[in-house]
Amino acid sequence: MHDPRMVREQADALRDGMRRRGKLDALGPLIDRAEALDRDRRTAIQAVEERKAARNAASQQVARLKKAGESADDVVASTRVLGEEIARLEQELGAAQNELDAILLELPNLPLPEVPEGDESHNTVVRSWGEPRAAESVKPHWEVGESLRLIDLAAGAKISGSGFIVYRGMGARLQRALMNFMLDLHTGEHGYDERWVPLFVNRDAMVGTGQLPKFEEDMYALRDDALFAIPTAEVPLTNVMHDELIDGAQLPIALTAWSACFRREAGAAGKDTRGLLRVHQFDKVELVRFTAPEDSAAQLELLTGHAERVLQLLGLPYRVLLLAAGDTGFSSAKTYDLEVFAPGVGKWLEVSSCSNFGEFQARRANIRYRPAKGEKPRFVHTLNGSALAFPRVVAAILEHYQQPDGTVLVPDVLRPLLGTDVLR
RNA sequence: GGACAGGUGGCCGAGUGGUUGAAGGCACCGGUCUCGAAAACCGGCGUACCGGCAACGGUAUCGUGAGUUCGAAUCUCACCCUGUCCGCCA
Repeated sequence: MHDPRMVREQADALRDGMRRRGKLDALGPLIDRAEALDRDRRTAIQAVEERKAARNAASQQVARLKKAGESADDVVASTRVLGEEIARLEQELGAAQNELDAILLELPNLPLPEVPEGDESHNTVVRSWGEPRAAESVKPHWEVGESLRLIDLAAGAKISGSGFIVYRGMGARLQRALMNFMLDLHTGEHGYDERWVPLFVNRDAMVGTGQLPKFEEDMYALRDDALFAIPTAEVPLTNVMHDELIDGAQLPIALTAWSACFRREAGAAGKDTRGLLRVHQFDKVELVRFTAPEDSAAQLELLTGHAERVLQLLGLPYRVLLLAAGDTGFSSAKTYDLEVFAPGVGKWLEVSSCSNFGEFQARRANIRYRPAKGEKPRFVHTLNGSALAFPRVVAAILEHYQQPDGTVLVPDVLRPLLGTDVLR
């Protein structure tokens, strides 16, 4: 969410941000409406508060009169009228305020200046690591995965539906291995504090990180409780600080957690859906950082490096993309995607998305810090990144490390955890 | 799920209808004292919004939301959360 004052003082900056995202046509009218609502709202506030001040004064007069043993009937009668006016004006004010709040929750974050304008065709590769393997004669991961009995797509479809995976044998153990490898790396070498979080969260948490209200149809919701299945551990991990006032000396705060992630992928049917490429439930290790505003730019580079380190240790070739404004997520001000090369499907697969949210989430979730004793609280900046999402990493391993005989070499760092050098 | 007891400022904690934004304490900031520090003493110290160049004024805020009332931290209702006991259960 933006500072509500932006509507009044920097509406053009808002419009420019929407334009750079390619959303001005859709969102420009909302900004116009917000400007009008802000004016209405302030007029109503003044009218209401004027009457409330009068009522408060009258009430005190009643108190004095009664204490003195005199009649207060005249004052009481006149104040009753004020009360009715206040009720009416407050209703008007509430309506304007609610509509304005709803608009503010629907406006995406402003991209940082260095973010390229335009849609995803303007994403830029900022660096790459490793040599992509030639695609010829490498089988796609779903073929190897099935033939080595690592994944069972049919079983997943039978018990839940397409897009739900059953891992079996070493495939199942690989999930545990990835979880331990990534969490140990981030807690042991990168200084993250580990959490184990709820997989279902309330509406407040989902609004806090920006999934709601705009993307409700993408979320799984429970029928009988006001809870949503998390699409990423970003939600619980960021919201552990919801409504907190952090001592500035504690920043930056770095948290990590494994979680299952649930995505309805409504409207994505048929697009990259084979095998492990796009599924409704998957596992992921997430990194979240809370920082002072002046540090967030550097912290994004640091966090992205932590995610890259996972791929480097796994020996998987990847590239880093700076997303263009139009491809940058709703809450994010700047995002790097990490894409790993999967020679079997011949594609770069997104395995991580590392973002700086500025104060956008902190404002929604009310996460503040006190820079120093005696100073006023400010909103923190939040950042997060996957490090990493499992299914596409598995896909890349099954393809990149595939041998001519159909077996798959295990990356060195996973061998102790899997208890084998080769998947056969 | 049931029965009780609670949710007050950064923290602890008083306060059951009328100058209560809210006693007191801790923490914090400034000062006196001191060579310096501690202690002691004096003073200050929430947040948000509206108006104002500012000084400042106003409004709101005692879990959340409704309600009663001229007036609510205080009364009523609903909901959320916490604690204790009981029940159930992996």
